[in-house]
Amino acid sequence: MTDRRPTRRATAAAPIPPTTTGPEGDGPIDYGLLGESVGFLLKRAQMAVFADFIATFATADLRPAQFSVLVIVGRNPGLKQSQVSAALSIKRTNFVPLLDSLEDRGLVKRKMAATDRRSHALHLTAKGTALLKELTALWEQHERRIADKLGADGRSQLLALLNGLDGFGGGDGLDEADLAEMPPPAAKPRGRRPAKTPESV
Amino acid sequence: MTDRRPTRRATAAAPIPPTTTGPEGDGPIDYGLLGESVGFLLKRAQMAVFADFIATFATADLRPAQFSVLVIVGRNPGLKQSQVSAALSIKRTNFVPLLDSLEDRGLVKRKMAATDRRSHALHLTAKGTALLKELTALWEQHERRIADKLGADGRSQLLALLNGLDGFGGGDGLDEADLAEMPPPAAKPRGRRPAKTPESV
DNA sequence: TATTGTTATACTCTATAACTATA
DNA sequence: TATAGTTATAGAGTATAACAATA
Repeated sequence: MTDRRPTRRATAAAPIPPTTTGPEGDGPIDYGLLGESVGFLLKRAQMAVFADFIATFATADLRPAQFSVLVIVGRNPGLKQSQVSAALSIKRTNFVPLLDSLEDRGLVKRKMAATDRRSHALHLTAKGTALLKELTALWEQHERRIADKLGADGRSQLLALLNGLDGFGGGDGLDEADLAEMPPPAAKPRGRRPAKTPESV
Repeated sequence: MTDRRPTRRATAAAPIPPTTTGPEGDGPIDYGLLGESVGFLLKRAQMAVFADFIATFATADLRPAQFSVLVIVGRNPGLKQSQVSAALSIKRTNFVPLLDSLEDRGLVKRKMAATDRRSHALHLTAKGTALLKELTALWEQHERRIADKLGADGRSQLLALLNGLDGFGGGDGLDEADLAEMPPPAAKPRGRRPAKTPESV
């Protein structure tokens, strides 16, 4: 390949920077359009941030997905498994062992729902509530490191932009038809569904 | 195996007051601090964007990682496998079958490096070059949809912020010590390394 | 018949160890 | 000894199908 450079830019702006091109023999690597690929950079950023998260939460031996469950259940006690899994875009089938790990550690409890004997209402245990409070401190350290890297304003902008991408790419990997009650974290209208849509965390 | 709890209902309609912040609007489920967790939102956004990417590239039957390899090799012909895999934060061991898939399709060629008979110099074939040009059009469609969602300015801001996170969380999952020549797509200083650091795409 | 939780299973992605052939 | 590519394998993460109990 040589020089590909789209002349017309979609929906205005976004001038393609010099792409840091190197003399094509040695020197730095030219990332070409990857340098302005949202997906590519999102993946890298997500990996980097998760690495810091995992390192931060290593003392608690907790993965991001487990933390997410604790947060949702902590703030919405009594939700059914299917509601929590849908909220996190985790298939209910994959949610079972995830929840098991938390219940085995005595952090979450499955309780019989009085109205529907098929479902399990989820609650934090006292231990889970206590741990979640400590975890929140770890979470703040983690987010602070991000703010140190991006600046407080940069982090806020990033959060807003990421929320703006909610619903992009088609739904949230819900199982069958639980779309009903699952609004985005910050509220945004929904879009189309060009793809199959996988899970999230 | 559980006791009773007659209270809670499904359709949790009780939004607990927010803690740290509150772009809090309203809605059945309260996401609490997940709504301002960079990692959580990055993961969701990455999943959504990849879903659109995969749908867009379905006609070409190409995964994001495969596309990335084509772009890097296309703009940096002659690089060794280890250089390309390092540039993409893919372990050289996992890079082998990935490259195989591209070579089997006649898009990339492993060539003997004259100076070092251990290494393979990578080049696009004529077919690979032609395909990459078509793929670039697909890529533009994909990115345009993102710009439609975020606004052209929003997308540009996002790209800048994501580049600003480069190097966060500790390096880029390089194998041993190939750190040498692998600058970030848009240039930024490097940081510490609090964690192990996984692959990217 | 539809839904909730579950099991079993498979496929992708990522990670580690060890081998070979060169250097 | 060290490096480049490779193989084998293990572990997460994510996907679908099917079942029992309940609605």
